[in-house]
Formats: sequence, C-alpha cells, structure tokens
Amino acid sequence: MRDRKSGYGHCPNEQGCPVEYTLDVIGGKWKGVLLFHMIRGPVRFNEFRKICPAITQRMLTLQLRELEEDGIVHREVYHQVPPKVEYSLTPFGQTLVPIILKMKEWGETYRSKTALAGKTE
Amino acid sequence: MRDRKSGYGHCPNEQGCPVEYTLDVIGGKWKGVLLFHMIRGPVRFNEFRKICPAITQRMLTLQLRELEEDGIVHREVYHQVPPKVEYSLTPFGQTLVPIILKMKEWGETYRSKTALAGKTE
DNA sequence: CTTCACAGTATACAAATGGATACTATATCA
DNA sequence: TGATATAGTATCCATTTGTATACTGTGAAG
Repeated sequence: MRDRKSGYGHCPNEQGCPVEYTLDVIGGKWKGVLLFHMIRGPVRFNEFRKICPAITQRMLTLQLRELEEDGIVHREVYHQVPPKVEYSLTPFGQTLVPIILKMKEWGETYRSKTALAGKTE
Repeated sequence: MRDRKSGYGHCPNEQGCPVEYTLDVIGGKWKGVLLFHMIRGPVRFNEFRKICPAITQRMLTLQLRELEEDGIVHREVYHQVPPKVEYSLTPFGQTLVPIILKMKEWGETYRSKTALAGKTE
C-alpha cells in the first residue's frame, strides 16, 4: 500500500498536477492537522490524542508512519519507562508550513460563517 | 453521508482545528485538483476527464456534487444536445485559490526532488 | 500482586472510495 | 435506421480507509 497512491502516475500530462502531488503527501484525512500541531514544536503521541480525540490510535500511528516515510516528520524515541516518543517536522516538513498556515487562515475566516449558515446537514 | 465528515464536531476544543475545517472542504482525494483546474475558468465535465484520466466518472460526479453542496463550485447547465455543463468557482470558492496556489508551488518545487529520490516505494 | 502510564499492535468489522460495465436521454449526422 | 457526442446514473464488486476493542511490554507506585 501507499505506492504514491493513485493519481499521480496516471496523469499523462508530463507536468502532472502539482496539486495532486502535494495532496498525495498532505491529503490524508488527518495529516494536515497533525502537521499543524507540530509547527509549534515536537508533539508526543498522547498529546495528539488529546488535541484530536476524533482520531483513533491506529489512524494516528498510520498517518504518522506515512509522514515519516515521506520524510515529513521525525520520530524520536526516548528509551524510558513509560516510553516517550516525540514527533517533529523535519526540515523538509517545514517547507509545508506555508500551506498549512494558509489552511489555518482560511479555516479561521470561514468556519464561523458556514457554521452560522448551518451547513451541518 | 457527508455530514461535515468526521472530525470537526468531535474536537472539544472550541477553537476547533481550523486546518481540520479546511481539509473537510478541500481534503477529498480529487477536490484540490479539480479546484486547481477551475482557477483558469469554467471547466466542462469531459474536460476534467481528459485532464485527470485517473478519476472515474463516478468519483468526478461525486466530488463535484460535494463541492457544489459546499458552495465552492457553480454548476451551469446549458440545455443543448449534446448537453453541456460547466463547472466554475463561486466567489466563495475563489477564497480557496491562495491555498491551492500554495499547493501548486510546493508540488512544483518538490515533485522533482522526491521523484529523483525514488520515493515510489 | 495489581494498577498505572505510554506507545503502540492485533483483530475484526464498517464505511468510504475506486473501478468496470451497462444504461439513459436527445438532436444531429450519415 | 443506426451511430455519435455529452453528461451523466445504476449496479456490483474490490480495495482502501477508518473504527472499536482488546491486548502487549516495562518499570514504578500502592
């Protein structure tokens, strides 16, 4: 699984869709959110769980592993008991920060508006 | 289905995650790409199919419908034979353009690098 | 001896997504 | 009469993604 997912390779357009490529990296359901919280600095596994209770342990692990594979996050294991694992952005991951911040801005601006518009259903 | 998807409501944090909110709107597998192509102007159904052959007719319809529901795209039907339907960004959809362009920039910059690094597996 | 914290795995299952194929409508073309 | 083009639906099935729950290991606290 996770072979650069679907789209990218299929696009015969040599330019590909740069947007498609980007979404391939940060498009996972939770990745943007995880990256967002790592902007402030390293985050522990259970910290993520507190910040985003909606994400399950399994999904958290899977999404972090994918980000790690893609060189976006660094996983630092402290050999203690109880264990401690910190996730942080790699320098490569830092390059995504502008996108995440744009998303944050947009979300902040329009969340309230659509909430008022009752777009829940 | 499509009840503002998962996360957002679950987050007890009153601020919510603005990033999560944004991803809820543009996080669909193809949405970013579709939006990207609409920046240039209205796009017809089959034009999307040519630009992104990897997306199936069914998924294209579903994703466009969701974007329509969210007020991001406008669907203009021309009552002709053969039919003609054009999809374009609404003013609200236009507000997403900066995010999409950031994604485009990032994709253009880093696509080649990871391609060279052979990150396919 | 049991419980706790932490960071996970393992398993089973449900839901979303993707894919293949067939089908619809209708005016025009040959 | 039948094919063509467009923009879809409908159906079925496979794959992927997500959820829920239980379980693991370890050292310290009670």
